[in-house]
Amino acid sequence: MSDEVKRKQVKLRDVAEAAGVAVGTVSRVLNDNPTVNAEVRRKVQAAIDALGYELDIVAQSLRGGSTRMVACAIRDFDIPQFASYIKEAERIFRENGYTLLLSSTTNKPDVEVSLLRAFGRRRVDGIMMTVSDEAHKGVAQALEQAAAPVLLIDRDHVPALDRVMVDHYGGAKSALEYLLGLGHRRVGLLVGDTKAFPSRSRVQGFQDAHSSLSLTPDPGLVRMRVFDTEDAFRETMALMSLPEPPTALLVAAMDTLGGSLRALRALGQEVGRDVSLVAGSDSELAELYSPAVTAIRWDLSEMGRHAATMLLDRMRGQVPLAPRALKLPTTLIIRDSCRPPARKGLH
Amino acid sequence: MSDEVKRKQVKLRDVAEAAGVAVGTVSRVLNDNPTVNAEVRRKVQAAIDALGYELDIVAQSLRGGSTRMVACAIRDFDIPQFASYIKEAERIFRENGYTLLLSSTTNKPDVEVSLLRAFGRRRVDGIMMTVSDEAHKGVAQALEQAAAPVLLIDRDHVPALDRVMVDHYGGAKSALEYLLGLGHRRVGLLVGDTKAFPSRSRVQGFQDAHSSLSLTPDPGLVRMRVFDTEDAFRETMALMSLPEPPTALLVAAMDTLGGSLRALRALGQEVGRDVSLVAGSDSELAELYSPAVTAIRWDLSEMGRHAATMLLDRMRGQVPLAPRALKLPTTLIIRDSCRPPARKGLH
DNA sequence: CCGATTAGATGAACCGGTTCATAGGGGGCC
DNA sequence: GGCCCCCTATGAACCGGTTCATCTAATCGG
Repeated sequence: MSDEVKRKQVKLRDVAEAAGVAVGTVSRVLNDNPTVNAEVRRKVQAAIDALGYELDIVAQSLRGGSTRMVACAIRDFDIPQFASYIKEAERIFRENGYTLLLSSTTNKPDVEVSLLRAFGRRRVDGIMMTVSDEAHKGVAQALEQAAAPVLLIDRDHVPALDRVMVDHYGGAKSALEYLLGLGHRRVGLLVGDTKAFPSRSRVQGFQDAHSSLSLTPDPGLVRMRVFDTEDAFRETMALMSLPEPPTALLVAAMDTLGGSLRALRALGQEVGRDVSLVAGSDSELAELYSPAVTAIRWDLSEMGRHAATMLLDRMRGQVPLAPRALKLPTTLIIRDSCRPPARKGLH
Repeated sequence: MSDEVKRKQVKLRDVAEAAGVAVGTVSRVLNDNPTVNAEVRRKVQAAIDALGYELDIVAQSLRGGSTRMVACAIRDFDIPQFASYIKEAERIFRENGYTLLLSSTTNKPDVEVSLLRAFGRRRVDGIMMTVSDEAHKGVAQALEQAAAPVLLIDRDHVPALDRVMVDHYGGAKSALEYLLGLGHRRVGLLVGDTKAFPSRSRVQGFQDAHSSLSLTPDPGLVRMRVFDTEDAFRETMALMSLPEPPTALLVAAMDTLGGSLRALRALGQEVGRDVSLVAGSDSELAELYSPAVTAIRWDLSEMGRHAATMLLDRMRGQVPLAPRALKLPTTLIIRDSCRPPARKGLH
């Protein structure tokens, strides 16, 4: 406090000089190398403390190889689902000495490819990401040739990579079984892009639930490429304005429930009474809306935790051989937004 | 495609060798240094493309100084407000060639100090962050002595630093003026930690709105250290169970509206009719709840945009002298959750 | 008392770029 | 023809650590 603050960065050399030893010795002290005498260690430690030395991770990384950074790239991180996922993953990485590096893919394959290159240039130790189009050859190739281990988030198209997924198939199927069981025969489905695992699984679950009852869903009731609340608003309006509108909706696109609710409100359709509704992911909005909206739920923290742990294992080379795929279960939280459909012809 | 893929990283030296020039020349080509002949440039570029050379940013950073990384540390990034803010800031940084590095402070001063040290060790070019306790000497000192420019997010305690804030004072004051204007005289306030700018401002706005009408608020109606929905639930229960409960609530803690709504529901209190309610930050839940909840709103994207731009300016040394402080305005979005209080003694 | 062994410290090479002092070649000018 | 200058390329130092071959000194066995 009393003396002038040294402004220039203190380097390993300065510490070595102050302690009267070689730079290599200081480095060994820092790395807890056992081949250093206790007395010297004490002296070096004293010099480190006295000078307020801070290790330069950039320099360390250049020689050592590891940057202790993990990259994460997702479509959009103001989607609450992703935020909870990342929160938990970051916690685990931080506790293990890794720093998280965050980028948005903006849902464009060329951005995804260039991000992977950028991660390589930064020498990150691991990568967690989603991709917008699983059929895109360039992206798949970039993933397989990435300079660091890659863990796919809710994607399933590269068998060589570790991946953490959600059982969207089971979620959609059970939601549909519930609605069909209530007597609904025209159920609308809002999903994102079927080029990616979640929406593809949901459509499949939707289909299979119909098939197992020997029903064939009207293809016109499946609306794709719903990415935000505006899309959901528009598609809900379109669905409900059909000559023969659906009697129930599964709003399965990420974080788009609000758009559908606004549309139904604008049309004067009351949830539960006029149209049944299931949300494809749970939220406070679903829980506290009147009526409370039945929703498909899964554990986001657990997903983030597993993803981080799996990637850490892989980065440390602790994983023996085959890539691991984890699929988290979903639960249908039944609330008050679904009833049997009004009987045909009645009003 | 046809030939074997080279697995080892291609280095500058390899490119130089392939092009028959010196490494320095290749570096000059990469950095668009004008002192390089067009023909040589073409030849080098061809070698770069042929070998699939990728620059190593770690090595570049070691010599060059700049890592082109910006660190961001906030309390918790599954708070939707922060997510929107970061989304926009990340976009701008990415477009300017910077990578975002994300950490959670978990609201602990010692973590904040150690994060600042870690950012220094990583040689980040800039830092955006919040702190949990503005009175904490160690944190303030660490902020001022940080190795990179710091921009404070919604904090106002270090005059030497750039900062982007929200006018929580004005927001709380106008909300209170509205409620007091409706006739409410016992208004409950839920805020976070008054050690930090947002909650302190809100309490001040709450007080001043009372003072300007020569009213003195009951201190027992101000509940602090509300951080999550559980806290909000508990404190709302407590407030509404007072012998003389408030007739209106301002739930001003971040992202805690759901907790209060749950508590009111549990108590059988109907929003609007039994108790008036204002949310301290807007959300889909506030908008779509029944009744729709009056809320204080501000532009999160604009906040992120300004923060990123200001920090970029500072990092580039384009800012002349004094630190800049920006305070974003708030708007009170009046919906259906507030009515005049029921008259005393009536039921 | 001597050679072998070992604990512990050293100095230099190395990681992969950037940059700067220096040098070579060619053209213009007197 | 000689001098100067400009254009361009070179090679080495440098960034700040890590690591390894090497060296010194101390210990131990016989």
